[in-house]
Amino acid sequence: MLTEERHKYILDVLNSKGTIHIQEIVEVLNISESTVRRDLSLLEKENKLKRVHGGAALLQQKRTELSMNEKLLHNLPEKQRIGAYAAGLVKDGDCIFLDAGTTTYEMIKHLTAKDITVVTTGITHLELLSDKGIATYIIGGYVRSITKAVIGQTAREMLSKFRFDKTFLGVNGIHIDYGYTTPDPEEAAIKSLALKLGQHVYVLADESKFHEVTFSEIAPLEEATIITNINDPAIIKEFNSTTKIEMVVDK
Amino acid sequence: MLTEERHKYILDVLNSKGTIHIQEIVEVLNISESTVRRDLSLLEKENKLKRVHGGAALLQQKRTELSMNEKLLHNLPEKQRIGAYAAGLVKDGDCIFLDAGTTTYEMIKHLTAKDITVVTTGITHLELLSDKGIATYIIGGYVRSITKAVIGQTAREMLSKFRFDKTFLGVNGIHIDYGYTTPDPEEAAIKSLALKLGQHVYVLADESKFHEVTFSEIAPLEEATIITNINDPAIIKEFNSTTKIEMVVDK
DNA sequence: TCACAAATCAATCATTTTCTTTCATTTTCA
DNA sequence: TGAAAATGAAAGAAAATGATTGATTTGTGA
Repeated sequence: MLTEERHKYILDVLNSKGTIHIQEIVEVLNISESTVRRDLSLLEKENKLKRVHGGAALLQQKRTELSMNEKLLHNLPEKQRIGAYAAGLVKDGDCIFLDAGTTTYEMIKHLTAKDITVVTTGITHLELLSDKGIATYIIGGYVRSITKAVIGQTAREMLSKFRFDKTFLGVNGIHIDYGYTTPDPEEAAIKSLALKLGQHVYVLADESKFHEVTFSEIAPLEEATIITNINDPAIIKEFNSTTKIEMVVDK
Repeated sequence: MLTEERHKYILDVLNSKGTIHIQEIVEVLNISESTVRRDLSLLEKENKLKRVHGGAALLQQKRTELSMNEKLLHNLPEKQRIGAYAAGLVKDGDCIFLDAGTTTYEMIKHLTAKDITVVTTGITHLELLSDKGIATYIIGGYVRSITKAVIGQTAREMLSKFRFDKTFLGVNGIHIDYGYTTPDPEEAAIKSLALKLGQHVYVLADESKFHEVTFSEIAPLEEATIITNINDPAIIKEFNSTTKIEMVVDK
């Protein structure tokens, strides 16, 4: 049993259940408690999990989401740059999907294409969109209070009736193995659906999202183009091998 | 059973039900009362909940702030007074429809009933509603930029799947012969539909709306109860012959 | 309003479980 | 083969747990 395999098992269980017991690992992998403890210590040092008495848990950050307002303050200049770049991808007459979230919100301010139609699940986007005179459709459904996103079965049904020239998504995690992820399963389902309905799909992500994995999978990496401000050649190379990645030029 | 798992259970139940009993936790998780108490103390210290005698509750500042609807009624401007009065009609557990518009918006601030569900077409209402922790559904469809109301065929279809204990509408005209009217036919259609789906229907109207007629008919007078601050005996008598009219008392 | 019973609570302590550290053994790989 | 790394076992330390105590709060009925 390779160390890598053990680590993968531990992280897999964590990502699907949120917590893991030492005893469980000992029994399933048939290794000693000492080894498990060493593994957990190591993974903790790499910031992959948090050790707790009796086992381990996902990092707090990945389980609990920040509220919309808290998020907005985070990496704001980067988000604005990414938003502006993404807005430039929208052409006259396009019909686009705009995900809920702060980065896509920044996009709206920079939208200049004419005669575009925007479909969104982000209730914070609506006033700004319609004030700008953009033809706006809101997907109906339950309003999730933390993220101010519309979710639920009704929402998926309504969304599935649209087709988009371009889909713009926000995500919480981008990982070479686990793809795009977000904490809430319902939101992941919506994002995943919007992704399938878009001819071109873009994921907007500042650097804090890379190498992160959160609870719910949206799609594998290759199904979208990443738009980011990151300019670490190593990371770009790493992800470019699997998917397309467009950089916002840092001036 | 990991501490994290217990905490997750407690917070999950809290988020879905609002309160939790210690005994319930003891039985479900099969752990001692001591441990439960320790967990609750810890979570309270982390600001995740508030301990109450016998268990714990979600912490919500809103609970204490309001509840003084009555007092506020005196010195509020018209719309707020009407909104506050209407909010008082909403009882625990109600499922209500809230029309788009400024008067219905005022209602939200004064909503204090517990466990209510709100369905709305007013996109300006959404953030406030969900910030207050109210279960909120947005009707999907086209966002009309002037009134920030959701309209269209999709909206009517989605709306028609709901039933409401109470429907609260705003209108532009109230006339003894022409009934309730509003300028936009699409909005009229939505209002008319919401009216049919409500067990009790209330129209919120300040005095400027009386004797006015606008382009599109919503419904005849008798299909709703008017809530107004007007106190002209002549007008009250005139409309009372056809429908019910409730006055916000001016003290 | 009052008193009383029942329920809930905080504090304490013995017990159990888990953790860290250390060291001997096994495995890996040059 | 031999050094380095990984593993497992064990002992004492630390943490978590559950039971018990007496104090406090709550609800009930006079």
